Amino acid sequence: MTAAQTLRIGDLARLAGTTARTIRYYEEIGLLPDGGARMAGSHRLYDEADLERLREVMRLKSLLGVSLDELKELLAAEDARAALRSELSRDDVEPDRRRALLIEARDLLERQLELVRLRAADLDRLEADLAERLGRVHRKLVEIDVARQPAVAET
Amino acid sequence: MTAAQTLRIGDLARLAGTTARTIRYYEEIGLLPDGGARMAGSHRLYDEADLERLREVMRLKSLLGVSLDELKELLAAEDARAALRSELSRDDVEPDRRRALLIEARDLLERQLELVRLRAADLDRLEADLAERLGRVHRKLVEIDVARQPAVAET
DNA sequence: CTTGAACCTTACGTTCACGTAAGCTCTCAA
DNA sequence: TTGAGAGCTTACGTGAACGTAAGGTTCAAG
Repeated sequence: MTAAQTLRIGDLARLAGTTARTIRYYEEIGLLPDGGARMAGSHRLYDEADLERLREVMRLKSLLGVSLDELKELLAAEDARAALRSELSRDDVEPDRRRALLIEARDLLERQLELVRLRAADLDRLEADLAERLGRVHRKLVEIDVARQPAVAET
Repeated sequence: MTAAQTLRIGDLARLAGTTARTIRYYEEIGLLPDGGARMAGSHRLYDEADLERLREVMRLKSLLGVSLDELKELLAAEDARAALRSELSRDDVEPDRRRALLIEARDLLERQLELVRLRAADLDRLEADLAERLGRVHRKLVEIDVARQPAVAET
C-alpha cells in the first residue's frame, strides 16, 4: 500500500489542475469511482492511483476530443486493469478469470490505440500541409526581399 | 475563375458533411464570410474555395479542439492568404503592402504549426504509453496460455 | 406563370460540461 | 471543545455550439 486514502477533493483537484466541481461531476456521470467508498455525507478521500486515473481522463479528453460519454466507454479499459491488479494481488485467481480480464483489457487498449493513431495521422497530415504553406510564404518573402534590397537579411 | 458561385447552402453542407444551420452559424459569428455578397433575403451562393475554407475550419476544429472563437483568431491566416491572392491578381501591388501581408500570413501559420506540433507530440506520447501497456498485456496473455496448454496459439 | 422544394430570418429550445450559490456538515488543529 | 475552513448535497445558472420550429420568400422546373 504505497498510498493510503489521504487526499481530499480539493487537493486532488489542485494536483490534477482542475476543480472539485469537475471531479464530483465526473463521479456523478460514472467517469470516476465513488471517491473512497465513503458513507454519503462524509468527505471523499483519494490516493495516488485516483490522481493517476483523473489525469488519464483529462489527457484522453483533451487529446481525443471525445464526449465524456464516449470517454466512459473507452475507460472501461482502465477498470479492467484495476480489477486485474486487485485480483492479481491475491493468489487464488482462477486462470480463466484472469485470462478473461486480460483479453478485455487488450481489446479496449486496442480500440484506444486505433483512435489515437487515426488522430495522430490526421494531425501529421495537417502539420505537413501547414509546413508546406509556410515554406511557400517564406520563399515569396525571400523573393521580395531580394528584389528590394539585394543585400539584406531577415524580418 | 475555375468555379462560379454555384453551390447553394444545402449543397455546401452535404459536400462538407455538416448542416446548413452550422454554416449559417459560422457566418453569424464571423468564422465564414457572408456567403457570396448577396442582398439580405436572397440565397447564399458558394464555390469551391468556400468549400475548401469550410473543410479547413472543420478540420482545425476537430483536430485542435479549440473553441470557435480561438479558431477565428487562427483563421486570420487564411484571410491573409485570401487577401494576398486577390491583391496579387492585380499587378499594381505595392511591395510594402505585399510584404506586410506575407509576414502576417507567415506569423499566423507559425502559430498554427506550433499548436499542431504540441498536440502531435502529446498524442505521440499517449500512443507510446498505450502501446507499452498493450505490450504488457500481450506478454501476460502469452504467459498464461503457455502455462495452460504448452502447445496452443491465439485468442 | 405557377408550383414546390429549398432557402430566408427570427427566435426559442437543447445538450454538454461544468460554474455558482445556499444552507448544512464534517474535520482537525488549537 | 470549539471554531473555521474545507466539504457535502441540492439546485439553479451559464456559455458554447448548434437544433428546431414558424412564417414568409426565392428559385428552377414545368
